[in-house]
Amino acid sequence: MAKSRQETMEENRVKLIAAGRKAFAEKGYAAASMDELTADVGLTRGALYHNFGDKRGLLAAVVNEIDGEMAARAKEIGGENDDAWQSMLAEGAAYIEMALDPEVQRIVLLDGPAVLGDPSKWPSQNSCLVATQRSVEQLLEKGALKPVDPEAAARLLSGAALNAALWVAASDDPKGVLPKAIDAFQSLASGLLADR
Amino acid sequence: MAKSRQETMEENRVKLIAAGRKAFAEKGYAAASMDELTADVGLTRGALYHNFGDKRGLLAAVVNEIDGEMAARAKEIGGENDDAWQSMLAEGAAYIEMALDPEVQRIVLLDGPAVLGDPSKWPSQNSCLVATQRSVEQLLEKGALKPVDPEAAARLLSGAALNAALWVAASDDPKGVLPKAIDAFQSLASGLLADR
DNA sequence: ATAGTGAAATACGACGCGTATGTCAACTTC
DNA sequence: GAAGTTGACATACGCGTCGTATTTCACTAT
Repeated sequence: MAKSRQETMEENRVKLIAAGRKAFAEKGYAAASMDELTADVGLTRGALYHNFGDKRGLLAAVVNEIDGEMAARAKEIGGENDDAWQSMLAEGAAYIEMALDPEVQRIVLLDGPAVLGDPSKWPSQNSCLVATQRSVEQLLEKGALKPVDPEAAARLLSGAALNAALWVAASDDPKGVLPKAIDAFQSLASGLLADR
Repeated sequence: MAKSRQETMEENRVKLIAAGRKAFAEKGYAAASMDELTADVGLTRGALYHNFGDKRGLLAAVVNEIDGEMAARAKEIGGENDDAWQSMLAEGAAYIEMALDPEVQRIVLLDGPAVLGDPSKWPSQNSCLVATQRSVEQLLEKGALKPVDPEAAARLLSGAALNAALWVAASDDPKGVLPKAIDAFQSLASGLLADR
C-alpha cells in the first residue's frame, strides 16, 4: 500500500506537532531548536517551514491542540454536574488543575501569549475562553447572575484561574496550596451571583 | 569635575535600563538587539554584560522598575479612598488601567513571565502582588471578608485584573470595553466579601 | 509513459548572544 | 606624587539559530 502523498503529509504534520509539543515544553519556545526538533522525527527544517510557515506557526498549531484538549476535558468535567452554577465552578477548578501540568504552563500560559499575543486574538479563538463564556451566558439567561458582560466575566474568570495555577505550580508546596487556590476561586466567582 | 567612577557607572545603568525599556516595549524581548540597544546610548554590549550579567538581567531590572512604578501609583490611588474595601477596588481598577499601557503589557505581562518565570518568584517579589496581598490582609483583620488565604486571593485578584487589561487592550474598542471590565472585576471581587 | 506538481532536502546568508581578551581611566598605596 | 592595581568598558571571535532560495525526487494525472 503505497502511502498517498496526502497521508504522509498528514502523518508528518502530526509528528512535527508532537515533536514541537515536547520540545517547547521541555526547553521553552526560545530555546527549542527547529533543527533538533525536526531531526527527532526523521525530517528536516524544510518540512517544517513548508507545513507551518515558521517557528511561530508550529507553536500556534501546538497551542491549538493543547487548548482543544483542555476545553474538551473541562466540558467533560463540567457536564458531570447537574446544576449549571456548580458546573461552572467545577470547570474553573478543572482549569486550575490542568494548568498545573508543566506542558500547559510553559506552552499555553507563558510562551503562548508572549509569542502569539493575547489569547483572544489567537486564530484558534482560545477554546477555553469560548467555553467559559458559553457557561456564563447560560447562567445569565437563567437570571442566576448579576448583569455582567459575558465576555468580560469569562476573561476575568479564566484569567484568575490560570494565574492561580501558575502560582500553585511555582509554590513550594503545590499539593497544600491547590485547595486554597480553588477555594479562593470559588469565593471570587460567587461574586457574580445575583443577590437574592 | 572629573566624574567619579561610581557616578558614571550609575549613569550608565540608568541609561541602559531606559534603553532596554524602550527597546523591549517596541520590539519585544526576543527581537530586541542588545547591540542596537547599547549603541543607542553610546555604549556597547560590554557595558551591558558587565552591569546586568546577560539579556535576562536587563529585563529583570526593567521589569523591576516598571513594577515599582505601578505599585506606587496603585497605592496612591488606593489611598485616596477612606473605606478599605473601596480602596481595594480602586486599586484593582487602577491596575487594569495601567495595564493598558503597551509598555506594561509587553514587558511585564507577556515577556516578563515567559522569560523570567512566574512573577511570585521574581527577585523583586512583584510589588503589585505584595501590595494587594497587604490590602486583603487588612480587610481580613477587620472581618470584612470570608476566610480566604490572602496570598491566594491576591493572586486571583491581580490575575483577573491584569488579564482583563490584556483583553481590553486587544479589543477593537478599548474605551468602550474598559468599563465593562472594571464592572465585572468589581462584581467578582465582591465574592470575597463576608456574607451578612 | 511522460510531463508536471509539490513536499521535503540541502545549501546559504545573516544575525544575535555570550565570552575571552584587550585597554585605558580612575582609585590606592607608599 | 608616581607607580601599581583595580575594574568598567570596548573589541573580536565562535557558535548556534532562523528563514529563504535552490534543488531533488516521489507521486499524480493525462
